[in-house]
Amino acid sequence: MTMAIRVLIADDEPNQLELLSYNLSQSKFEVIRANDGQQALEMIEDQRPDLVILDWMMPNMSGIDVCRTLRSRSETKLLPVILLSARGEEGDRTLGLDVGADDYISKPFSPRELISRVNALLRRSRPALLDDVLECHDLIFNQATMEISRGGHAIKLGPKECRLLSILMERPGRVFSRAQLLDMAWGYGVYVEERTVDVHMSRLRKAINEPFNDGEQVANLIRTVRGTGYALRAPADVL
Amino acid sequence: MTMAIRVLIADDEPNQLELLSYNLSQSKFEVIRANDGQQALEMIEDQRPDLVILDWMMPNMSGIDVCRTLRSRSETKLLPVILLSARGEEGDRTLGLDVGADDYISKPFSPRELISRVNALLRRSRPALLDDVLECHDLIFNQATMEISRGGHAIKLGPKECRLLSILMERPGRVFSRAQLLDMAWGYGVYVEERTVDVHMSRLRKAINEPFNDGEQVANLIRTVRGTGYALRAPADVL
DNA sequence: ATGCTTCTTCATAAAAATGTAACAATGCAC
DNA sequence: GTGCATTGTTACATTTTTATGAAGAAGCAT
Repeated sequence: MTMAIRVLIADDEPNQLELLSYNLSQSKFEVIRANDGQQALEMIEDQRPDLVILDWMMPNMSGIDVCRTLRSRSETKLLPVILLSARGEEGDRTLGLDVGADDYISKPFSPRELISRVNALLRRSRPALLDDVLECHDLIFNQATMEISRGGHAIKLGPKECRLLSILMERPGRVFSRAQLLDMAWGYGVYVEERTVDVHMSRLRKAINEPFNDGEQVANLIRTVRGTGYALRAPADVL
Repeated sequence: MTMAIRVLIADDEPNQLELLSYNLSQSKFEVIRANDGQQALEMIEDQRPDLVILDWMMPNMSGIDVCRTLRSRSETKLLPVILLSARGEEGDRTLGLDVGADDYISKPFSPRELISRVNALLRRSRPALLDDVLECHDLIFNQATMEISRGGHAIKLGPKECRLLSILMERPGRVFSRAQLLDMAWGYGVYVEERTVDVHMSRLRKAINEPFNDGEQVANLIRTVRGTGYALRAPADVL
């Protein structure tokens, strides 16, 4: 089961801070913000983010100093850190990495670049967070390899069915409306018929029952909630 | 306990305003409207909506200005804001977000997109608002999974009964007239007989007593208020 | 109790939601 | 390009839900 990944961003420039948080929070991350180095340290201690992004230059305590401090404490020695800097000289980069940062991004950078670096870093340092294996009943969905299996039998899915399944598996039991599924699997702005979701659900159902086609009856893992949408049948415990 | 989520929409174009309100009110939101930026600010102060949607260009005070003002006041610093704009340039988008808006939607957009964005934003900023479990006596209604149970026994309801129950459960004790229930569960505009509500109430009663059909007498949770309407029997404490 | 009104329940026809097959459009690998 | 896989849409069968009139029950004032 995936938990939100918490990222701290420290930057003294409000607009920059806003922009970064916006982008990250658009992409599965839970963002907490600090306006200077001092505050960043306190928040890290309190809220234990999974990754921190520090602006190089900040009042009170620079990103460099924060990073050095983090590295000196055993609880944060391994905390992934990304440094941001306006300058792009090679010397800076080296200094940044020397001081213990895991990555260094010089401005200007695109939101996409930031996000992929964050992901790359997490994959390196906390593979469990991202190399997520979703499990539910006898269904196993390895998001790292995109391999899906049920009761040991491999299952082959098209991209859309894959996406739908992962959405359902991330919150087993929860009912998603067709509109929500369209947004999440197809994206906002895209216009496709809501009924299309039904068709894909039908395909998905067929696919995950495929291994058991030798007559025997298998539980239908996907629940239709009339008037509402679809859900994965939850294994008794979770929400 | 879920309360109606109040959304303010500010737009100087009456048609647009009408369209937006219609769509949002169809989807569980309570909508209040303003025709320009000035009015929007006043209404926000008075009525404390949970989220505001501002058109970019409005007479008196633009959405941008309203947003800036909101951000500068401590009471509204965190109020979720969505900006609407006819233009779609990247620059505008950035300006919108810079000025503190939480999201930015450029016209034209589909009702579905709007609603999903509103939901996404609320989920991000006020997760408690979307909290999903209604409880009253031994009745539990999990809106996330659409599972309903009474004293541990699962209860199966059709969509309309579901909706009615959730309306009653959102304000236990409160009496709703048939007309109100029709509006809330069926939607404005729809014309059906008021007597129809009775039939559904009857079915609802039967369903939530179903688990106890082994003769024993159970409290009738749904109270008929002669000449007025129906209410859920409140559990002593709340009004 | 009587008569009047307001609810409840039932049966059933009509409407709506869903599942799936079939087909056309699209994209991708070769 | 050809062939194969994936997608979105439509149509239609099937299932579930809904609305409504009518009949019976219950409430209430006299």
